[in-house]
Amino acid sequence: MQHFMGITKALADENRVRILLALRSGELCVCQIVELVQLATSTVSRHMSVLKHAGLVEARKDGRWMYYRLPASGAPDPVHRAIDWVACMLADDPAVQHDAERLAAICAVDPQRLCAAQTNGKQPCNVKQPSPPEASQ
Amino acid sequence: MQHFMGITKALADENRVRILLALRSGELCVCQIVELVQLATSTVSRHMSVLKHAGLVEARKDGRWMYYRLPASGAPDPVHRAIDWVACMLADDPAVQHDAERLAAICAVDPQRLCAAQTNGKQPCNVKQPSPPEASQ
DNA sequence: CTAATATTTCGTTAGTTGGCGAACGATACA
DNA sequence: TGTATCGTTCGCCAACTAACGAAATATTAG
Repeated sequence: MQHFMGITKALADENRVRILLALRSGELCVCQIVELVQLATSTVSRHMSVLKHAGLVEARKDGRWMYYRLPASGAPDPVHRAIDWVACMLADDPAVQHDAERLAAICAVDPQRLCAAQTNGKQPCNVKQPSPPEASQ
Repeated sequence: MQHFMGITKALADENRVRILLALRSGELCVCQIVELVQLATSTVSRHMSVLKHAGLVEARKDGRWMYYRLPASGAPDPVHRAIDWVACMLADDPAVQHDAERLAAICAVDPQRLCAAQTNGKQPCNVKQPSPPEASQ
């Protein structure tokens, strides 16, 4: 039950759900996730910690970069069922689709330039900012 | 997305999950739910309000009694998928099984006596109190 | 109509959560 | 060895949440 509640609590935040779904297309480093959800790096780091604790994501460190991904197929079944459930529930959600489009643009940019843009000034790189508040029903 | 977050937030509380699963065996009135989760009536009422808002339960009023039940098969599919997911995830959970046993005892008592016992003194009726903190790992 | 009863709503309180920036830790590069 | 860079941890604050008891609401019983 404790494990299950960890999963539901992790899923009870919209930004964490968006991040989880974004990871379906492959692993992402923190600066890419920051770019997607437009939150402070420290906030994203905390969100990733919650997701990791719930077993909903795995982490891999490569040099200075930390990459997060959905758990491999060897992970416990409840976790996979949870992720499948979320993906299924939000399959047609406009906000999620919008994120997917933005994510494609983000992944097209060199992560190093992304991070630099985030720490230095604002957005000197060519990733479009989030559109007007998408009506997500 | 808003609807989905309503569901996940509703599921992010252990007592609400317990109540939801208890309703699988049929509709319950508030005093029976109070007996199961051992919370104040007002607290249970608020929990039911959250579950109802998320569409996870339906309500039926009969005289002074309010009965809650899982949504009928005509309800939106996401809701049914959510309930099925929870039930599946916690199928073997010892705490849930323990609740099921206690629920059987509760349903064997006239609800009127339950309510009376709750408002008047403590427990002059023959429903056993919850056992020692069950390890639910 | 009045009293009793089942539930909801309100007001308060303690604890949790999400957000940020600053400080810190770890790693690569000069 | 020192410095820049990517990420995490810490400290703080505002907002939210679960819990309770008291008061309000609705309905039945006398």
